Amino acid sequence: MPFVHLFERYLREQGLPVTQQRAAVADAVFSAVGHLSVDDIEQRLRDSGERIGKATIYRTLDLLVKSGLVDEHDFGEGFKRYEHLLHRQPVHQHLICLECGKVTEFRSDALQAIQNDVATAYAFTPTRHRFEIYGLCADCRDAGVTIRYQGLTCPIEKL
Amino acid sequence: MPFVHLFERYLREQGLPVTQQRAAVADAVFSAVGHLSVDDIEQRLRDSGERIGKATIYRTLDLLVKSGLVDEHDFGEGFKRYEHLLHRQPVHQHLICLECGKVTEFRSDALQAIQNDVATAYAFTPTRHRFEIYGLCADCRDAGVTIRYQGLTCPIEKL
DNA sequence: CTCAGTGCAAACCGTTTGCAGAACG
DNA sequence: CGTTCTGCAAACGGTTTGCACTGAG
Repeated sequence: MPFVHLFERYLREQGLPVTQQRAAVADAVFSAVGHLSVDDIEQRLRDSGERIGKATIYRTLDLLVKSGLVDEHDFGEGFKRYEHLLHRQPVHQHLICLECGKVTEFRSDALQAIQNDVATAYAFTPTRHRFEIYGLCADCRDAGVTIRYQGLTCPIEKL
Repeated sequence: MPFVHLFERYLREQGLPVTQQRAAVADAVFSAVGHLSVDDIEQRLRDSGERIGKATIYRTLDLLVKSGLVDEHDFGEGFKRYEHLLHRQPVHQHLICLECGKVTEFRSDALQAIQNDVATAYAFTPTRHRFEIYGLCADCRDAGVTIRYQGLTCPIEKL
């Protein structure tokens, strides 16, 4: 688990104690792939015999996010997900299936250019962006799932 | 307030009663500009002498979103914001200031093209996308605010 | 009249916090 | 040894829900 050392280095840089729990949480996140909920992380810790309180998991995740090693995501599920940034492209975006919740990553260099253009136009100093596409993944579509529009038959009309 | 009629039409199309409260909530949303929190909406209703329970506001907002007349946003503030889709371009994106919370809208036709390209590549059926740029608005930057990186000095190194 | 909507308050649920005891450095 | 962390449980805050009552059609 060499990645945990990066987090330990961060803690030392900040003058914070490196505790057993912090290392365990970091290991649980770094040794997994994908977008983990806090419950996922708690489960992984429990499976490896660690018994760590939820509060400590939350507190450690804050540190992991601050360190820049982990990204926090909110896909509108009512809770957050965490994804470590090692072993992957530094910038990527997400396809989110509204049916099964599967998250697929993709890269688009054009987005960075758009961010820069827009930021220049609005005198905005960008620190990060997010681009998410919601819809139906291939599996769900093949399974016959469809998303029907349930809104007005014609939104703009007869003001 | 002609826009409320669109919502009333939606309700009738769905066989749902058009109540005084639903019309009042719709009016409060349609007569405002920008991205309203539920508290904002409640305040607007109170200012016009309406006394409507929060539960009804939430329930009516669900209907407004389903009708397609209102968009729900989550800018990571811990609560949702609502924006009506009348009097504006149908598709737009947001610049969000991390300092003052101000939201600026912009349009980028290139995004639609990216969505289509990515969706084709992954056999994904897109229904909507969101592109948000977070950073510092011109006002906050001019006021001398800066956002300093507090993470690892060098994230990827010495595995 | 009947069925759905409303208001209130309680429940919910992910997350945060206060505090006494345990660990790091 | 002092300072910070941990675990527990209680608090928090936005949102949802149950239920008796009101109102729309």
